[in-house]
Amino acid sequence: MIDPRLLRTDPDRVRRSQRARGESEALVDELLAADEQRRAAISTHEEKRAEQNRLGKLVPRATGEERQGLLARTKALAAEVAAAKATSDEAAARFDELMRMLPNIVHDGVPVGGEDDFTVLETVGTPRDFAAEGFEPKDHLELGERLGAIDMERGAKVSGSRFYFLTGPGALLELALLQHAMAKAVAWGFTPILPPALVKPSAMEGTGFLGQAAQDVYHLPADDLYLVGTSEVALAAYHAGEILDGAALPLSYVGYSPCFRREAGSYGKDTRGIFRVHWFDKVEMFVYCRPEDSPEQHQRLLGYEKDFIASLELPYQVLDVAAGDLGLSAARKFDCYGWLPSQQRYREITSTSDCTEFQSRRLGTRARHGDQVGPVATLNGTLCAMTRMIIMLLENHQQADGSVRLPAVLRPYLGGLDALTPVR
RNA sequence: GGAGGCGUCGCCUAGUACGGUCUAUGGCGCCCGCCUGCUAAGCGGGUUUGGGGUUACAGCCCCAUCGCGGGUUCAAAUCCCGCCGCCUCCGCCA
Repeated sequence: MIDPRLLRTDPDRVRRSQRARGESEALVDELLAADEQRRAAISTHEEKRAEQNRLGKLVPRATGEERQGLLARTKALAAEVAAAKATSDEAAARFDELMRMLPNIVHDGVPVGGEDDFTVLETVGTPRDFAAEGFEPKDHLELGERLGAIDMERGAKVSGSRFYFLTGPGALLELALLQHAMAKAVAWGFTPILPPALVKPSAMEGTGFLGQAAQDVYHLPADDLYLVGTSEVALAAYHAGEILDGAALPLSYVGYSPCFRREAGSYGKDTRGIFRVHWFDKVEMFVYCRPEDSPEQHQRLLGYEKDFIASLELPYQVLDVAAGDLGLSAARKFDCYGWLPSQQRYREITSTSDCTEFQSRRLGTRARHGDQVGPVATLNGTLCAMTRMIIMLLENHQQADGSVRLPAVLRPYLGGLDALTPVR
């Protein structure tokens, strides 16, 4: 949720943002009207209530006829107050409902347009020339099966399509990536957290995942709990309803959790292997900071993502995602796309969003600066999405014989092994 | 799952049997000032949060807020109902 005052102080900014996203401006008009109604209704209620309080205080000391008169008047007032409160509650709820539908205000400089209108900010590293090396690259599934690292068939048998087992070297590879990622994050000053993967509706709603993304979320109706699609949800809700110490900002957390996604809108897309699955594990960075620091913190998270990808010796691109593809919460989003040899193109491996005050307002997280209490910004960024990273490692570091070279940084976590070799 | 206890403005706490001067007490902490070689102590004042009004600012005013949501009443921290969380004990279980 954005700062409601922005509607009155700078409605044009809100309209500009909506246009950049390709969203309707009608919502802004509705909001302005609802805001006016809400404010009028609240002020009516407050006036009546003040009068009721004033008269009510006289009752205990009054006697006889005076008391009877007061009681009659306060009784009548009470009915008016109740009616005014109902009107005011309704208007406030209507305004709130509309406010929650309004996406975050996009930052200036974000490319206008939809999914394909991103800007490539930089390209790092060079994709390998497999033709020059004299062999055709295999895709991650073929490599993974031959290594005994990925078992899709049993994944489907046990859990259905888009499920998998990581086995033997596959399982060890995830654990190595986890150790490597956590070691880096801790060195960068992040506090490691293992958060719950099931959360209450308020956490899901507060992070903005019950909006446009709702069809992608698993819900357990028996308990009214949601399976998180990213540990961002629990890390954002971690400080819900709290007033943080402004001097302690920025707070940096790194979470590791399973992520569950229904992938409802993606039938037939990326069906081979573990590229798009219903469950994967992810190491996620999460930052709380002062609103004015969020662009700087965003760059910081992007820098860590680049560092991590580079440490695994992968060629990649950095994308400035277009406004129409930002999702409800983000004011800006940078994606890192790694080179995927089997598809001869770059595919998403990390994503970092600056959510400014959008999530913290919904979740009631604020910070105290001296004697002022103000909003905080939240940011999130992928450090290591296991399945995507395993895909990238297998494909980019494969060798002609089907073995996979391990980047030096992972070897200490894999008993010094420098390559994974096929078992069949 | 069963039984009981608890939830007050940063922390601790008074208030809840009996509804109204509760405009929520006191302590700690914190902030400002005074005093004082320095520090400590002492003295005085301030200190929930949100929304709104007014103002050059300080400030002042109104409404809401005693875990959350309903209800009773002219009036609810206080009475009633539901929910949530924490603690203790019992049962069951990875």
